Amino acid sequence: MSVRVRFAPSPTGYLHVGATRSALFNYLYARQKGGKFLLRIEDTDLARSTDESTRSILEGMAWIGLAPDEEIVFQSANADKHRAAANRLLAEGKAYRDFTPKEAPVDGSVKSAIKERARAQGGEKNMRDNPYRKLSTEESDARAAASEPFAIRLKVPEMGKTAFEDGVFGLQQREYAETEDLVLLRSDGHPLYNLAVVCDDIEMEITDVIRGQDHLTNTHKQILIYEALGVAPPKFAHLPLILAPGGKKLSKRIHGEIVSLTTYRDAGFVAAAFRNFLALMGWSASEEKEIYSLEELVDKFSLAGVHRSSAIFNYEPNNPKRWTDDKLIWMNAEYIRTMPLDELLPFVKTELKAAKLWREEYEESSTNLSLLDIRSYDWFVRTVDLIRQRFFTLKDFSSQGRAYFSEDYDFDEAAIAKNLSKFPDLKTWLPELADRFETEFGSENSPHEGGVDAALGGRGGSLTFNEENIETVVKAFTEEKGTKLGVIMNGARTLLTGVAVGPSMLSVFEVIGVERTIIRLKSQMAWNSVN
RNA sequence: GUCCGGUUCGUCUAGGGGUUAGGACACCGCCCUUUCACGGCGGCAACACGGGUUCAAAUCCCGUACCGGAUACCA
Repeated sequence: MSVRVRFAPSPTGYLHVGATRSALFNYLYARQKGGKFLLRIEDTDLARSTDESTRSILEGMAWIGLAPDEEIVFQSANADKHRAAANRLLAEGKAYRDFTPKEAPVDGSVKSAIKERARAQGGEKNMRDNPYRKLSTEESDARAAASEPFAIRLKVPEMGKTAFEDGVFGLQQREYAETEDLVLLRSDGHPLYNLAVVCDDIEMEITDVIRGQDHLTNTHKQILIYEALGVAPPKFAHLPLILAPGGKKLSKRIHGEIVSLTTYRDAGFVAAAFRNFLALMGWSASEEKEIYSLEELVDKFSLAGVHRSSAIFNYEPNNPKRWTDDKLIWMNAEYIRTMPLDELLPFVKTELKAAKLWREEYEESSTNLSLLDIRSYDWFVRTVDLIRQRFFTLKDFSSQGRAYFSEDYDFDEAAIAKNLSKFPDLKTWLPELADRFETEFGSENSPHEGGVDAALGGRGGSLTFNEENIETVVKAFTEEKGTKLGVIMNGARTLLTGVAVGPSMLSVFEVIGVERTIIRLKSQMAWNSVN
């Protein structure tokens, strides 16, 4: 039988990074085995499920590149089948009606209330002491006929145990005595999670269930349902949890936005990088390698390589530099600077568009092919390739890299302090350097019309504005002033780009172009904030 | 409480009877350099604890501690 796995999130919020990893591992497993990866939305909790969550999950899946191979299944659509299954088990005597009145909802945390109750009962609780378990069929039928409300519970056998070989955790066994007679159908007729999951997994012909470790005990309950239904259970594998720095399960409620996949998309992460990082959370190919393409992951993935211990997703909520896991940030930067340029370009385009920095001239179909023309596709490609070397996220293209694409950019305080304030002479030197550029390079290299040409007054020399010539001119200028090259270069860097970090200044000059260079060197704007 | 699981540098991890316990991120230093968060070289830093088995234990066994998960008419 060919492998069929599923990812089954409940749409009660955005897509969780831990859930995303489960999806990824399912996907990798399916791909490797030549099987199918399915998606089922577990929307049976009407009170909490929202269409918006479903959309967000689908969006996240699409972004991270995990498309299901078949139609999406909505669990709520199968409620009738779930009810039928429960009634069948009831008819077969494998389940019973529980007429115990439904408990009033607890106020405060449900979780802690459950825990408290369990603790109070201790290990003393007899899971088989429900009086309705032994109610005669006649009386049960009669009370049901009299419209007395009841839940349907599974009649868990008295003696024995459930056992299964977990793909990650090995042999798992649990005495029946540890498992309660779980409710299959609520008294309002609503089917409950474990029943719904089993019915749907059977219907979808799931062969392997790969999910979080928090489902380990559910698995024992589900196996009991499979047995009652007379269906062979699938294989199971449970994944270690992803924890927050405190050591607690990474949760939406406690940890907030940091656990949402969309946070990373919106923060300028490359999907491939995020996927790569996630794959290494709780799994290892046992080799000294960090960067894996999707193909490599599919090739090397194995449940044997999945850990039993949980991993901590490391971050510092109040530290802007470490707002998320260090390694994730590094990996994203690594992808940005090493991925094939043609794969990166569309992402940069999207980012620049969002920041209103995109120009139609950057389109590949643009006819102007001059590298020196700041309004050409070739210039755009070259610039992206140049500046990506020091960027960490796609956002950097529109923030740190803003000066390459716009005349409207800010000057970083630290850059001004470090590169301008300390050298007051630059206030006159840099405009002088601009004049020198004007004399040496003129407007020969400005192939397009525009306001900036006016700044050149139609005069100027004929040297090409390239790295070699720029270096010659700047060096000569530096010697005349009796200063260091670094002083001039860093001063110019600050005026030209607004920041202290960037590629080689010679490249920067060239990419910014002679016209913009001259204007920016003469501008007094940055100097206004120097005391 | 009970059941299940875990514990190797700060974090992600390799190793699974004999290793100078390896790599990555982060951090620090040096080099390169006009800047730098690129790159190169180097450094700091770990087998939870106690018993046992063994010539030899991070590795196998037992116990302890600590951590996590589960324990619903939620999913």
